[in-house]
Amino acid sequence: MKSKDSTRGGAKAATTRGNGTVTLEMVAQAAGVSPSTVSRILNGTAVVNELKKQAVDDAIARLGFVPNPMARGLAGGRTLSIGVVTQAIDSPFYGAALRGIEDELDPAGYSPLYVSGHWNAAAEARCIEVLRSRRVDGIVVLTGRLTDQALKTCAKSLPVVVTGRSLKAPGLFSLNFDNCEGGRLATQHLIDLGHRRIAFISGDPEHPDAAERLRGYTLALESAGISFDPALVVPGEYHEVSGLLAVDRLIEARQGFTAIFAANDQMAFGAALGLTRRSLRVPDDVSLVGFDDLPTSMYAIPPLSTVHQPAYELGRLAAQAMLQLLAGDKPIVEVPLPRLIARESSRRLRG
Amino acid sequence: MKSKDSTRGGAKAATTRGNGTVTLEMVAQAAGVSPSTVSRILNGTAVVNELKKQAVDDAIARLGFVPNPMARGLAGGRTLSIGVVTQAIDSPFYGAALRGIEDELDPAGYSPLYVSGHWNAAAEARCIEVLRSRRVDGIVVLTGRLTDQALKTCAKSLPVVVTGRSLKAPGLFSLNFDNCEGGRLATQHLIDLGHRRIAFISGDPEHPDAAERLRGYTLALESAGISFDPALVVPGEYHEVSGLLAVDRLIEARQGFTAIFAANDQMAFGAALGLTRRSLRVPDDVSLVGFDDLPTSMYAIPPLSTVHQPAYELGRLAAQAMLQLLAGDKPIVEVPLPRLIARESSRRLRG
DNA sequence: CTGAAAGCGCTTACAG
DNA sequence: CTGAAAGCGCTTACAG
Repeated sequence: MKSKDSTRGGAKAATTRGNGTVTLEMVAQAAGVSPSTVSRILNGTAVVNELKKQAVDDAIARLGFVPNPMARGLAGGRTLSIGVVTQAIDSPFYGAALRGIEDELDPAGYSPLYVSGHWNAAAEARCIEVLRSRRVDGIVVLTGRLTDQALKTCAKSLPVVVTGRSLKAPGLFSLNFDNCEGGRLATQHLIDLGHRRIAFISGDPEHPDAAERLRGYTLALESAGISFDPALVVPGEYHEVSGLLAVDRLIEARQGFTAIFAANDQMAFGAALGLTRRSLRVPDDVSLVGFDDLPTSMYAIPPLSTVHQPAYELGRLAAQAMLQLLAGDKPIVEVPLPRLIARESSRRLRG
Repeated sequence: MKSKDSTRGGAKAATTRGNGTVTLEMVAQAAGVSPSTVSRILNGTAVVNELKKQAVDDAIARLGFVPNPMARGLAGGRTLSIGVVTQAIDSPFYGAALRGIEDELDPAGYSPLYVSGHWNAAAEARCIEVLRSRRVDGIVVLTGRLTDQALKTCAKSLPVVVTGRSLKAPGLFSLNFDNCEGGRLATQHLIDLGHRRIAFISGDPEHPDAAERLRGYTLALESAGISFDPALVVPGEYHEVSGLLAVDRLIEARQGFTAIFAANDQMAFGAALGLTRRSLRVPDDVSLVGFDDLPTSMYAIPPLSTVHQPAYELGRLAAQAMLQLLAGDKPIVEVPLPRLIARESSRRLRG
């Protein structure tokens, strides 16, 4: 009796569901209560008699009942899943952030759904569509190139948390790392070491965080009374090869420089290789500072001086903010301040 | 008329769903057909009259209908999502594989659901549970420490694709990169360069792929008539710090060696730093070869010689195999052969 | 080829 | 505090 083995879907390949499936209804029956009661206990939606609760908990354990998230989603209007728009799931930087999100969401019963925007506004817009069609309960956007307006619009129908910019709107929470201060710190470090001709390999200035790092660079220069030389600023795209190319340009343009600040570690790695290729030693001939502090940066040769960006922590905080938004609270999270990690790629300018 | 604004779920925070939702039923009505027909067109489940199809397609476009995956899942017994058990979502190696999976699954309408096992059998078992409770249609396991038995059991109720081992079972497909051959290639490369005292920094030998790489190492040695010296094999754990420590051990044990083969690139990076710290130059004093060919390895200083492992491609293939399994077909995929990428960290032993 | 109907497994007003 | 009932938006045998 009670054969739950539906005949349909049988041909649907190895996707055997059937048999083993324990439903809430079965639990209710086993515990001698109504499905409603089981549901209420499951969700803590109402106070129920302690004895019944006991019986239900027993039945759940005994039968090994696991609620079906799809049924839950359909009936309850939520999926317990959070969309995460990331730029590249295989980026060394974002990887840590994703882990942070995962670690924070998991205990709350939510699952992340990752989609990659590939640093492309159109692709990101498509990501949002995919996530909406999957009916996620909220969306976390890690930096990216979506316009502020697009995010605000999205936030009208769904809670949104975005990192890498400062934005206020209903249903929207933004969480900004102080990239400007980070850029200032890195540059100041080099200035403190006696450098005055400091090249800057920038990220795409269209990107808020890249622009901010550049601003930090100019700020530090300014406060040290060093005049800004546009010839020392070379554009890059946050990849190793950008750093390599930038060094070539810098050297070929015969710009004298004794130090380089690269707007991220990956470009710093490329720059280090470029310098080596030109027989310039780091840090003996040129000091080098990066930004991000990737897990691998401490193992670079030489270990890279950089600005630590707490990617994992930022992921956790973003997820935390999302959970608060979902709970109807106004998120309060404190983003760690940037700090400089001086390692071996930077040294005092020799007189 | 037709107010779809359900009163329930209203207090559920910003999770506004309501209003905008276009349902299949609305499409059917707009097109003047039954919901069944719309469904059939959507799924290509049966041949329908061309005119009706036209009308339905129109209605879908006009209303901007997007099927609700949860309803679909509940009714159809599948979720169109594939669980992916990865070891660390932020690993440089697995990141590329995940992207491959994503790229392959996406056009087929499936979404990946990532969970991290952290190189821990118990955690991986939990991952499987999470995925089952989410009712994924299939599970892709990237390497990992689950026992063969556990995988086979899992495959009884769900199609499973696993990388990093060779295993045959109903509902299970395995996809193995030839780690042994890769290990042999790396070692042979060093032998060809004249090295005979070749140290090996291994991964955890409990792990099939690590064990295979070691086997490749011994094979190459053997065929070159070099006797295997256990003192030259140091255990590592696939992380940079393992490589660093291994070099320390090797040097302190006063094992003469002119080359090192590290079982993965991350350990090779650590080893390179360790050597540098001891004032040993790569490749002038010690040749170094890694395994994996991470995206960053070509930018290491010096650029790392290594065995290329097509992580992205492997991800795609695994996903492809899963799609075939889901379609009820026997997967046929061809795994690329390992190939050696000789860069600048290895050189001929000087007479 | 195509409808009407039942059902997937839950949740939630609605009445007690 | 707790049931009975309706409904979430689809899919799929079952009959035409």
